[in-house]
Amino acid sequence: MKNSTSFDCPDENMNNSRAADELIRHFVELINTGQLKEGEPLPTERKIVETLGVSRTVVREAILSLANKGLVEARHRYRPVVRKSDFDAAFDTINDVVSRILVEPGSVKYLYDTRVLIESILVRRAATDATKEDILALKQALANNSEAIGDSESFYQTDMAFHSILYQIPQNPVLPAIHRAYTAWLSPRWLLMPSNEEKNQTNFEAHRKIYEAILMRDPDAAEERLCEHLTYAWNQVKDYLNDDQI
Amino acid sequence: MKNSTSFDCPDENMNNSRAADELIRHFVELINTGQLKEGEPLPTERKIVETLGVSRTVVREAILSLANKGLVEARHRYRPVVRKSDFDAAFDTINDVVSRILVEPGSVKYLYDTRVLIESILVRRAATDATKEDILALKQALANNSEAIGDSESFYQTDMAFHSILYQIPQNPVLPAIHRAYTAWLSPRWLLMPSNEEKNQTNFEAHRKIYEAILMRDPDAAEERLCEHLTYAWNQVKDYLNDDQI
DNA sequence: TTGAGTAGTTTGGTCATACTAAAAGACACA
DNA sequence: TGTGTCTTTTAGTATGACCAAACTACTCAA
Repeated sequence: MKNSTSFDCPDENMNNSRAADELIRHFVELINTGQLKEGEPLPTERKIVETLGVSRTVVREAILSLANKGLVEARHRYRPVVRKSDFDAAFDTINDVVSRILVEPGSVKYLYDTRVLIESILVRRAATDATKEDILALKQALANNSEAIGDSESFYQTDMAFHSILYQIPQNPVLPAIHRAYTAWLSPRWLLMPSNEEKNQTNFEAHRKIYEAILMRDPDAAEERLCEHLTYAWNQVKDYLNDDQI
Repeated sequence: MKNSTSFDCPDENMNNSRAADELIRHFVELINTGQLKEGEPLPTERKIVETLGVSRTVVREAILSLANKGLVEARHRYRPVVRKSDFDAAFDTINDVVSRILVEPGSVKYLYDTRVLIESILVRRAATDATKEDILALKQALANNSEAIGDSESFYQTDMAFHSILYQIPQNPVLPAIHRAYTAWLSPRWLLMPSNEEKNQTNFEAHRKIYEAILMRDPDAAEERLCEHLTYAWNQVKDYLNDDQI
């Protein structure tokens, strides 16, 4: 009564290596139900072999897949341990595909535009919803940014830090993860661009205007200033990169 | 002068299986530089063995990793072929981590809130930027939605279709990919919820109001209507799911 | 000549075994 | 009790073998 014959079972067996897939499902189940807790190591490969009755090849394939999916962390020569699965981990697992995509002309701009879109709504919400503490955090970030104008390296850091506050305000852990992902994906291109004090000054002024618009509880102005700022930044980068790098 | 001894080279060799990683980098390179084109099959495992001088074990691990990363597509018993790497593919590769995250209480709400955030700015942009064609597409989607009020299955489809128009308007391929991802991740929970004509009617009216606000070129109203709509939808779902399902 | 059926070959999936080097654990010694 | 060394365990790798499915080329009949 089983469909274990060699027929085409389109939705179940066709896709991948059946044996390893079963193992993967097994461990995903264990992890999701909490029978394997975060930080806990998986059984040793040989233990799995004798427990589940499969070959070590299959076990290794399964573990490798789990590692690639980001469910476990497999350090060299260590037992793989169940990984904390947060939204940061999710973005980590697509780094390779994304960097593959970003070599395609035009894709960096597309990604950047979505960042503009997201930060647009974030500054709006900041303008309407920011608490005193949020405003203070922005003010502090702005001060740090101002002090770093002379040093391009730390200016970049404080620049990112200022923007990251915007992602923290809605108290939603997905948003900081998005920001980290954007930073990881876009910064390699950004860092190719030479920097100077004049540009830093301009960018700082832009940050200040955004901050002030938020302070005035004016979402339209905040969004407007942000878009100006990010458009300026994009044009700066565009001029310094070859066409095939954006 | 090489660091190929067995010392700890923290940033290079420590992380993973060195041999397979080198192979992976090799193929990633080939793919990114276009020496392996989209749809083209990788060499056979045995060919790679003799060309690169590594064991088949390592080759298989490397190929498996590439498949997991979404760079190649490895169907059962077929040669793995280089996969089209678009933003949709990127989201596909994190399905497992995300569904792992979504079993965690509260995470569905977090994800849903980011959807609200994104659609908020999308309706604003629709109100300010939508072309005649965009408006027509919305109108058509709305009409389809209206006709489906009596049939909950197709109402859900037309509901999604209406929202998807919003993601298409900025002409940025990242956005439809985001929408598809949201749909894939959230719909399993949504579909648990029983539906009825009355609810469908309410949701349709909400869509109509959003459409009209866009038609009036009123971004504030559009955002307001959208948030009302999505908040209502969330409350509907919340009432029908157990606490540990959201 | 052409098309379908068939036999042989190739290739991915799996298993078993062996070896190496590093990690983990046990143990003796100071 | 703390420390250094030895042994055991284990992940990483290599090799060879086998199976079944996919592919290829050939044969044979219409």
